[in-house]
Amino acid sequence: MQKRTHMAGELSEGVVGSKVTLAGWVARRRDLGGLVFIDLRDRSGIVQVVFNPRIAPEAHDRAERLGSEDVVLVSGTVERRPPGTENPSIPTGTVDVVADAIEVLSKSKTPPFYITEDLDADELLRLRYRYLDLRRPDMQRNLIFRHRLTMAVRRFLDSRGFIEVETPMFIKSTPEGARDYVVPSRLNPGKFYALPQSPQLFKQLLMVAGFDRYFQIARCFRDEDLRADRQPEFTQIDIEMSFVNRDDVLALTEDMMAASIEETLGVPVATPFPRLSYAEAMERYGSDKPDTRFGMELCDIGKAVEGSGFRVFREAVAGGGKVAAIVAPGCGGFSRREVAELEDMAKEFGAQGLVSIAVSRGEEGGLDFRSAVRKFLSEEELREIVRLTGADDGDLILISAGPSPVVQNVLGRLRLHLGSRLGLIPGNKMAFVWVVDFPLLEFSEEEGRIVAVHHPFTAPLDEDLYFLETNPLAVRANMYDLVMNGVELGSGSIRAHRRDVQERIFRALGLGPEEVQEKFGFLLEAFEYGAPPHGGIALGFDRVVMLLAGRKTIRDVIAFPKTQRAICPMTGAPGPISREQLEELHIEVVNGERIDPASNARES
RNA sequence: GGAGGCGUGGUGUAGCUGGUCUAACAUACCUGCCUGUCACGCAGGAGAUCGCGGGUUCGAAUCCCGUCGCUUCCGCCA
Repeated sequence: MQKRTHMAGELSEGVVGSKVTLAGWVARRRDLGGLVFIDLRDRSGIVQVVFNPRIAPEAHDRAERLGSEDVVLVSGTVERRPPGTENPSIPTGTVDVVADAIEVLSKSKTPPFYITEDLDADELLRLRYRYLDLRRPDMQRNLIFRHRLTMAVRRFLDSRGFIEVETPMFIKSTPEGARDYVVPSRLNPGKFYALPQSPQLFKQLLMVAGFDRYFQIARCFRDEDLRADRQPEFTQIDIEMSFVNRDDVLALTEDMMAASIEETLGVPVATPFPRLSYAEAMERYGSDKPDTRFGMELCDIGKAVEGSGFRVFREAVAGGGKVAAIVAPGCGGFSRREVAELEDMAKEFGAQGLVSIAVSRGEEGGLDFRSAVRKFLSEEELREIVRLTGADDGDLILISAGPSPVVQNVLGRLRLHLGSRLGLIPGNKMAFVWVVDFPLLEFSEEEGRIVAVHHPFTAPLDEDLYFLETNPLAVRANMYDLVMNGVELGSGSIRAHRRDVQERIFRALGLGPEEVQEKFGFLLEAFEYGAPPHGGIALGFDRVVMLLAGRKTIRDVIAFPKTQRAICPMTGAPGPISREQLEELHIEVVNGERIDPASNARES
């Protein structure tokens, strides 16, 4: 067998006259009876091969019997195409390879879907035959781009003195955070490892160990429900640094993003990134991961309606809640049904209702208002609302009233919905923003207690330390999220490395000394042996790649992802294991049935 | 756990206010013809009991109920 000499996509007029040998897949065959053309595809691209019975009868004869996706080795001469037969739509369109020999290395069955750029096949089918899906040029581009970005990040961090260290995959389960994936221990009956949700504690220990600057392209696991941007296993760029403050971490991250994007996409990225406080993000965008590519910001109109005749508004303000609005530009003509859809959406997000006011300008420039609650609102109020929101002729004002978090959430989501529906979001823009000063603690309704917003090792802001004992929910954390285009790319914090501060946080969380010792004893012990001040960040690498590659789901930038039910249609994972395996692992499966805690009886 | 969308030859869709639907179109596939095509073209052919189960009806791809799968979102994701 001859050896490959060139890649298909590399051929150009520069090598006209050369003898070449190519290897690849038959992307397409065009049999004109006499002449046979095939488009030969390899990783680099496509080139047309011509089989002429007068030049190479045997090769032509074989070419007539080729099928889609057969793997072939072709030898021939690169020739300039006859004038008028060039194909400007492919990069190699000015040349042909005139074949003198072809060898079929491997036949292919007819593939279940087309191996083409713009495939619109069922995702289940794509995953079932992922190796064919990944043969498609756009998927190859995605994974190659991911590789380039990985390399750029590694190069950058290396140049800044970071050391890549691998941390264990089999770790101890801690009750905080997401649900753990769990691995049974054969050598320790009844005990389980957990797969890491992130290398958090280990990277902090590496700081104690004196590595100073650590990073890892780390696989992480979380057993939670899936989304377009969430897979059960995913990859983080995990970073930790010693002797730094918040600004150091933010600047490093900005430099890393800018350098790797400039290197891979050739697009300049302006730094520093804008910063918003958590409070401001919620006020202006109704989200802690604001999409800052477009306006339509929330507007507090509490002042305008605190004395309103409309009870819902008046009571919201009086009750310490909020009345706020967004303006949907040009939507004043929305039908009753369209408005009702927005109301339904608002209710889905927790609102009691949604007030809409259509604004129009009369002949003499006077403003007219159309609203279901028109009669409850005074002319003065309406004018003030218009003044505050900046609404004008043809606009639709949407108002939500109630507890602040609900109002912000509802309007924030409506903003996103309308922004996308009205085409207000520029698709080619990269809008980075830092969200900082998150609350350190929050009250969990579900658990009925105070929990850490980020994790229990996040340092409070120095100026808020005092509140830990007096008003713990008011304490702001020295923490930061990086957001791009409304997607949370990552978050991090400066850690609490001082034992006394750490103990005060645990107290605020309601954790007793024994519990702390049991859960995090090893870390606290480490901190007693000279822990440097440190902090870091972790970026969701799949999401970064997704956004930069312009895809809508991280599945498109992961070689072998899972479906929404967390299964792999290609391999069939997860699957059952044998009786023997189970016994070795000291595990009993109860028919896949849930054990009813109310009774000792088991389904047989 | 909840809400929405989708499920029809290999693939992508149409049909879905019940009755020439004996299921249509495109493409892929098979056969034949064709020496400059490039989504090659032309002619012919094979291929689907309409995700599955039940119900309503004289009659169901079409209506109803259930169920399964994919997907988007809510909850969840320190």
